[in-house]
Amino acid sequence: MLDNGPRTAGGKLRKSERRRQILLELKLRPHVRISALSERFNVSPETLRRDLDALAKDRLIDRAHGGASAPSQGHYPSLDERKSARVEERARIARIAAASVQEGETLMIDSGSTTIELAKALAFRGVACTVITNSLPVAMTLGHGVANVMLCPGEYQSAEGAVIGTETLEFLRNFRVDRCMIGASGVSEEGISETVRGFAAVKREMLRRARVRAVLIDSEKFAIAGLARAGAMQDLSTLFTDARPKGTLLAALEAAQVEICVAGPAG
Amino acid sequence: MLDNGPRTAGGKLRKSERRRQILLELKLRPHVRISALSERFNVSPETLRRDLDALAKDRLIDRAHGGASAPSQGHYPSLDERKSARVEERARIARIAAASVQEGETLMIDSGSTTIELAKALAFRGVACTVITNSLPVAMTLGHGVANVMLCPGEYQSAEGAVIGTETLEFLRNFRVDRCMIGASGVSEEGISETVRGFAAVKREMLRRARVRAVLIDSEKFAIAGLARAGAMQDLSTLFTDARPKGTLLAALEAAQVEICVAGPAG
DNA sequence: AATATTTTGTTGGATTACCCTCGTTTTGGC
DNA sequence: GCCAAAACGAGGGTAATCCAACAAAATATT
Repeated sequence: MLDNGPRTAGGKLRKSERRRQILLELKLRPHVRISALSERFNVSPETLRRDLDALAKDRLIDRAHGGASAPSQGHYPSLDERKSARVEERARIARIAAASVQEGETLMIDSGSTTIELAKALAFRGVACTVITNSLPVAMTLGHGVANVMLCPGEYQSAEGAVIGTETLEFLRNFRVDRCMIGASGVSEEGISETVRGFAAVKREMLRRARVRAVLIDSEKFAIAGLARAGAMQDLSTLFTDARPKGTLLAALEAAQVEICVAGPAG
Repeated sequence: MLDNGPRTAGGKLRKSERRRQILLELKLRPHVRISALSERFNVSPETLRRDLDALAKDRLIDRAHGGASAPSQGHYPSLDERKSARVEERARIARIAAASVQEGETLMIDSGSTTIELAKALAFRGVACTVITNSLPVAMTLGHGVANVMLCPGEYQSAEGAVIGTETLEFLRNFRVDRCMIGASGVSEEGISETVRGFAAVKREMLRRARVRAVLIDSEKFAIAGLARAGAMQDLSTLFTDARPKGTLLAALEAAQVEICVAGPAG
């Protein structure tokens, strides 16, 4: 056996040392299993079970059946929440939007469930880009990967997990980016809209600071005009969605020469 | 047939789509369980087992008992070793520090595991105060409660879940607060220190902008001088810890007239 | 439309992990 | 050395997972 730490009279490692090594191991590998650890430390599976349970109680590891893995940094929506509403559609929209991003580009991404999906898709693709965002989940998702993330200042809104306010707007004015990717709570022939004024202001500013101005929106939100306008049709260059718009909305989009990208069911 | 999408006639996802989603999920979480996936996709565990085995064969995932985890290659930075134990101690320190905060005060709180505990304690007490922080977990913890939270801008550091950089420092200079609460990776007779320079700079700036300047530090870190100095003894007004300092450290603290608050074991 | 192929579900038995309790060993203090 | 507390291991019953072979269903092909 290797000499890798202090041991008891019986030649075994003591509890604290064992647990320290478990944490160390999880830095290198994403997962350890009880059976393997038990063999390595030469202690009974029951002891390891107690170790893992203790560490899991302190949130230092994520317990799994037969082992444990490193804790997820930053909490993502649980599996149950996903069933709720149109997650599949949003993920598809996010995927085609992410596909349009080039290596090395600078982007602004705002807050919302659709843009979080976009962040996941970008992280999945591993695109090395620089992102300015006011959304904490977006920052945390992209921050684990190769992207460079700059977070905006502002008043924290717990409902959205994002910051807004004058500090946010002022901060955004210091930058100019290749493209912005924003969500919205509605799109009609008058443009895109948002229910909360503070968020609308952030979207407006992001649209001003970007060369390519893209909106990601669920087809369920077609022909909906919310309280605050976040941008006119003329302010947009691309619309990512999951179904082809019709009627007056389509006419308005074409009149403003907005590129329409529809996510096919296949992704 | 028109619809060659990811869903079958029965409304279930296809194999490729399911496997794609499993990979995506593992980008965000370190581990997935067969039982959970089976429920989510509404397919039998055997099907998921086949999926995971196939993905493991291609080295895209690491198989484990009852589930799978992300392959060790692209695994992201470490969890903090300081977290190894002493959760209780940090919680106690955080509790007495939180007790010193008055209703209506303005504070600056920096990043680190101890200050996250402080945020939890403040949220638990329900103190209505205004907080400026560069830590995302601190913002999210306090944001759910009655506190008013202002987040700093800056480059996101996924290892700490916080932002740093020139934008952060510049932003802090616009404010002046009643008190700051900061952590540190060491305290010696020369003052408090930090291992990462970027975080030390944030702490220094917070100390400059506050009337009452408090440090929360575990007694395990006494007499440790890290790489970068975050503040001299003279910059501090209060030290919250879990054991009474001794020797030259105590002498230096008394010479600088730093108030020493020790958290009793009872909490 | 009929057939071939792929994908998925099912069944049953072996394996592994879980959880609880209890006795033993080790540790740390006096 | 002695005692109390903590840590550890052993046993047994239960639950979850695994594996392999086969049956059913969905999909693709001709």
